[in-house]
Amino acid sequence: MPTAFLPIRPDMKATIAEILKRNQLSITESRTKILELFQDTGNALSHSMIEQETGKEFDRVTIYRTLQTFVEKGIIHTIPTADNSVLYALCKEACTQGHHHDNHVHFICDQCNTTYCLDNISTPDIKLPKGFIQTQTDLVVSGICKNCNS
Amino acid sequence: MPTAFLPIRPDMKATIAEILKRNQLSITESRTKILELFQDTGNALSHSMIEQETGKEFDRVTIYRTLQTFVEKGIIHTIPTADNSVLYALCKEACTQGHHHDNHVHFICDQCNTTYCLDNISTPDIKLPKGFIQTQTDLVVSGICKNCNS
DNA sequence: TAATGTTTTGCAACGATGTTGCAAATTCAA
DNA sequence: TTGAATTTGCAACATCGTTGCAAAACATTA
Repeated sequence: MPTAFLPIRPDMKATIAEILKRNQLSITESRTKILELFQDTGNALSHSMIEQETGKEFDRVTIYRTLQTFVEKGIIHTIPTADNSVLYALCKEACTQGHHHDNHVHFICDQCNTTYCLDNISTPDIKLPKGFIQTQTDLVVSGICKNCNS
Repeated sequence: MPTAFLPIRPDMKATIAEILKRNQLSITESRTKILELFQDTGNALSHSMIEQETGKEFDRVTIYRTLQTFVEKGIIHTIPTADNSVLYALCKEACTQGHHHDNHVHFICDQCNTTYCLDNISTPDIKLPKGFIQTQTDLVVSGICKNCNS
């Protein structure tokens, strides 16, 4: 049974392999490289960004399928954006398979287009009208990020 | 100068024409029919829904352009969704050209897929980390709507 | 109401995005 | 190292959205 505590190791490669193993995924080059990308950049990525960053190393389809798989396993989550492009970001360790705990606020910079997961800010409780039942809340703030604001 | 108070009239046709005129748009069949659709259904619509509802009456391109125009004029606004499909909904009268006041919460039903504008519930203020400046907040709640919950 | 100029529409063609089936290659386990 | 299972790349396709341009619809003036 998975989800042991996972310390951040100096050798990233090993850590990435562990993440894949823990999720019963075979360790392939594309999965490793894409996971690495997420860890290295730290913020959200789109399919096309990943395609660019990895060059022509992997097929478009492989990237799509890898992202799908990662979402299913709870390794990454999708972020709804105002311009309706699909973004993905690493889940915190707490995320369990299929059932994401990504109840944090997302921030998209209008200028540099970077998307941040504001892990420390959680989505507020919304009082819905009678008869409505809430299962998920997505909150996306856009504006100027701290890098562009200087 | 426009934006006079606009009462809800028994003759919808006239009202729709007025909305178009007020926004310096010529009154065409497609614009009228599409605006009518929004008023009749009351909730959010996607491009494909509009295409279905209007049959093959209008070209795909015309629908795209009509929606674009309506967004620019502040007649409708877009709604970001978790599955990244593009949805549009009527703005309240307060919306002014280019500058939307759509600071209300949206609700999407997981079951019937209907999207509601919860006009009375406005988006909360989020305290961002130092250096971040907020210009817009989008909040989408999903779950079960009052029609499906019975 | 008819003639005029302007705006809008429909068509064709295109690019980007995302999906599926299948054979070849890779990974895993013994 | 070998065989079974999984994953990848390719081809083909469907959907979504955009652009240029000629024809049609609309608004305006007389």
